[in-house]
Amino acid sequence: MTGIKAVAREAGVSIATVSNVMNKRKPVSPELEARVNKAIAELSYSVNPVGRGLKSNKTNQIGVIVPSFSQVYFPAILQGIQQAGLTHGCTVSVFETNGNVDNEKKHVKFLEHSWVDGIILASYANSENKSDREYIWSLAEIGNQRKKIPVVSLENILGPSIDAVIVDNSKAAQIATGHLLSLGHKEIAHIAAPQKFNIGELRLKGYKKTLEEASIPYTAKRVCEGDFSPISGYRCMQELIDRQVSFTAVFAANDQMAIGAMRALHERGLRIPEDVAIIGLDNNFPSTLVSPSLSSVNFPKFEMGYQAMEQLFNKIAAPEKKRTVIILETELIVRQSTSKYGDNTWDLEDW
Amino acid sequence: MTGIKAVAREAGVSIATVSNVMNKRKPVSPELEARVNKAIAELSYSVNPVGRGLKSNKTNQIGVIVPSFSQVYFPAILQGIQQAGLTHGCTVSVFETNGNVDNEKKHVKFLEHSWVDGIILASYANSENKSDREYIWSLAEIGNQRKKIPVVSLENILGPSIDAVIVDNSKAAQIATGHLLSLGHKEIAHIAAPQKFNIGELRLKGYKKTLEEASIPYTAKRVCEGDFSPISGYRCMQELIDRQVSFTAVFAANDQMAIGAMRALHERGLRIPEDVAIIGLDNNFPSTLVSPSLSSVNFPKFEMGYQAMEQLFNKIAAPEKKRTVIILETELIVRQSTSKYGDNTWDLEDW
DNA sequence: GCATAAACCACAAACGTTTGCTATCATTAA
DNA sequence: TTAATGATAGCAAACGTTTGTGGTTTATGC
Repeated sequence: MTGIKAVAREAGVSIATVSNVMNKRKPVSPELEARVNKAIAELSYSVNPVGRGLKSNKTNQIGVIVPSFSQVYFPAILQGIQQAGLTHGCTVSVFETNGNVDNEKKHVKFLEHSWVDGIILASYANSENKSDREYIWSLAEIGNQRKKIPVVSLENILGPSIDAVIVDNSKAAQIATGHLLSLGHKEIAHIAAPQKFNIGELRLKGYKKTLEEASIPYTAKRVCEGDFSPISGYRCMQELIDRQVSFTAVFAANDQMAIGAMRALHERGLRIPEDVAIIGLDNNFPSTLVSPSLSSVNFPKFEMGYQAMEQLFNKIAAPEKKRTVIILETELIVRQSTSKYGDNTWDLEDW
Repeated sequence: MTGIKAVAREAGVSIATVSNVMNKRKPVSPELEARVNKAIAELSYSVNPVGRGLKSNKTNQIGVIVPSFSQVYFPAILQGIQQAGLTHGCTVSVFETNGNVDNEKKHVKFLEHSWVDGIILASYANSENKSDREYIWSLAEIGNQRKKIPVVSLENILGPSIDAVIVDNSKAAQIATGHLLSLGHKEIAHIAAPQKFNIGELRLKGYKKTLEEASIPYTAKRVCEGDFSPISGYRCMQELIDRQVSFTAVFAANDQMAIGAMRALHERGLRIPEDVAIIGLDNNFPSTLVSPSLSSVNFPKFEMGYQAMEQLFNKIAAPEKKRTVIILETELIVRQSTSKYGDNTWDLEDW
C-alpha cells in the first residue's frame, strides 16, 4: 500500500518531485534524485497503475476476442499478439466466443465498458447478415457517445471503416485448388466452410474461380458444407462418396475437416493420394502428424497476430488516421496427401 | 467521456445519488431513480472501471502465466479459468513463459506491479533448485512490502504456503505403468520428462514405484530423458532401441513425446502394440489422431483451470484463510497403442 | 399540532497519480 | 548592485468513482 505520498514523506520532498524523478519529465537535482531513489528502494515502491490510468486515461491493456483457444489456429495468433504487446508494455486480456456471433457481441459490449485501450477481434461475423451488419456498424461506432475505442479486425473485413489484417482467403483457396489442378486432377470435390461465415464464402469462391479459369464445369454435387470441425469433414467425405459423384481429389476448407475427411477415406478403403488426393487450408500442426501428412496452404498465424497488435497501436496513437487493411501472404505446402514426394517432416516448431 | 458527473447534472441530482442508483447501496426514491436511469440511458453512461478500481482497490482482473499457448495442454486450462472467471465478472490477462523459469519470474514481477487482483501460475519451477526456491519464497511473499497479491499454483506445489491445484503426477504415472504391467509387460521403458522440473521427477518416481511393487528390477538403461517435445520423444525412442536393451512396452511422460516415439517405432519397423505397446500421459487431443490411437492417462485440464480460478477467488475474498491444495483425479484411457481392442474413436469435443 | 423517527439526499473527502502553474533560489549580465 | 534569466521544487487541481457524515424532508404516533 505504499504510495507516492509515503515515498515523498520518506525522502522529504513533494509528491510532484517523486513523480518527476520516476518519469523524468522535469529535471531534478542529483541530490534529491538520490534521496527519492533511496526512498523508493527502501519502501520498494512501484507506481500504482490504476491511479496512473485514471489520470492518463490509458490502461495499456487490450482485449482480444477469438473463436477458440483450443482450435490450434488461435494460440499461434495469440502468441503473435502477445509478442507485439510485450514490446509496447501492453498486456492482453482474452475472450473466447466458440464461433458464436452473439458471444462476440457480448464480449465486445463488455470490453467497451472495460479498461481496454483497444480491441482485436477475430470475428466470424458475416457482413451479409442483417443483424450482423448492424453489429458491425455499431462496432465502427463503439463508444460513440463516450470515448471511441479502437478496433482491429482479424481475418475478416468488418465493413468499410474498421482496420483489419487478413489473408486473401479466396486466393488461398485458389492456390489449394490450383495445386490439385496442376497435379492433373480434373474432378475436384470441395468440403466447404460454413457459408454463413465470410471466410466460408470466400474459400468456396476461390475454388469456383479456379475451376472456371481452367474451364472445368462447377457442379454443386461435388461440394459439401461442413462446420470447420473434423467430424463434419468426416461426414462430408462420406456423403460425397455416397453421392456417387466421381472425384480424384478433395480440397477441404480447413485442415481439421481435411483430417476428418482422411479418416473417412481410409475407412472406405481409398488410398491417399493414389485414389484420392486431398489438401487442406490453414496448415495447423496436426497436419504433419496424420498419415499421410496433409498438404495445406499455410496461413501466417503468428504474423497475423503480431501485425494486428501493431496496427492497433497505431490506431491508438493516432485515432483519426486513415483506415488500413493489411493483407498477408499464404504459401502452398506440399505433403504426402497430394504427392508421394511431398514433405513428410514434422513441423517441430509448432508444438 | 461521459462521467457520473454529467449524469448527475442531467438528472439534476448529486453524483452520490447516481452512484446509489447504480449500485443499490442506499435506497433512492422511485422518482429520482427514474430520472437517473433516464439520464444514464440518454448519455449511454457506464461506470468507468478505472475510477472505481482506484476507489475500491480492486480490478476484477487476474493474471495467468502458462508455459505455452500452443501446447495443446494449456488452452483447455485457459478455458476452465475463463469460464470460472466469467461467472465472477473477472477478466483474464495471459502470459507465456515457454517453459523458461526466468520468464516466469519476469512475468510475476510484472504482474506484481500491475492491476491484477491475483495470479494463477502454471509453473515448471522445481523446488529442489536453490535459486528457484528463493523465487518461490519470494512468491509467497509477493508484495510483502505492499499489498499482498494472492497466488494459486497450477500443477506444482510451490512450497508450503502457496495454494495449489494439482493432479497427483506420481499416481498418474503409476496408473500408466500399472496398465502396461496388467497387460503382461515386464520390460517397460520410460521416456522421462525433464528431471529439472518437478513433474518430471514425480512421473519417474511413479514409474519406479510401480515396478518396485511388482518386484521388477529398475534399470536406468530403460529410461531416457526427453524435454516434453515430440522430437525428444522420437530421439529417445531411437536411443532406447540402439541401447540394445529389451523392452516390450514404453511409458512416455507425456503424449507429445509418446507420439514422437511412435514415429521412431514405425521407422524401425516395430508394430504398435504387437511388438511394442506404448502409453502417454496427459491425454492431449492429437492422441486420438495418430495411428494407432495413443493410450494415455487423462488430466482434467478444464477442471484444473476452473478450480484454480475458484480457489483464487476464495483467496482474494479471504486472504488470511488457511492454505489449501486441491488434488484432482486422473483416469486411464485405453486406446489402440496398448490394446487392439482399445478405444479408437475421436475425442470430438477437443477440437 | 408537536416531537420523534425514518427516509431520503447531498456534501466532501478519499483513492494514487500527473501536470500546469507559481514560488524560490542561484546565477549571470548589465 | 540590480534586474533578468534559468533551474528546481512544490502547490493544488484534476481524473471518476465510492462512501461516511450530516442535513433536510416526510411520515408517524401521541
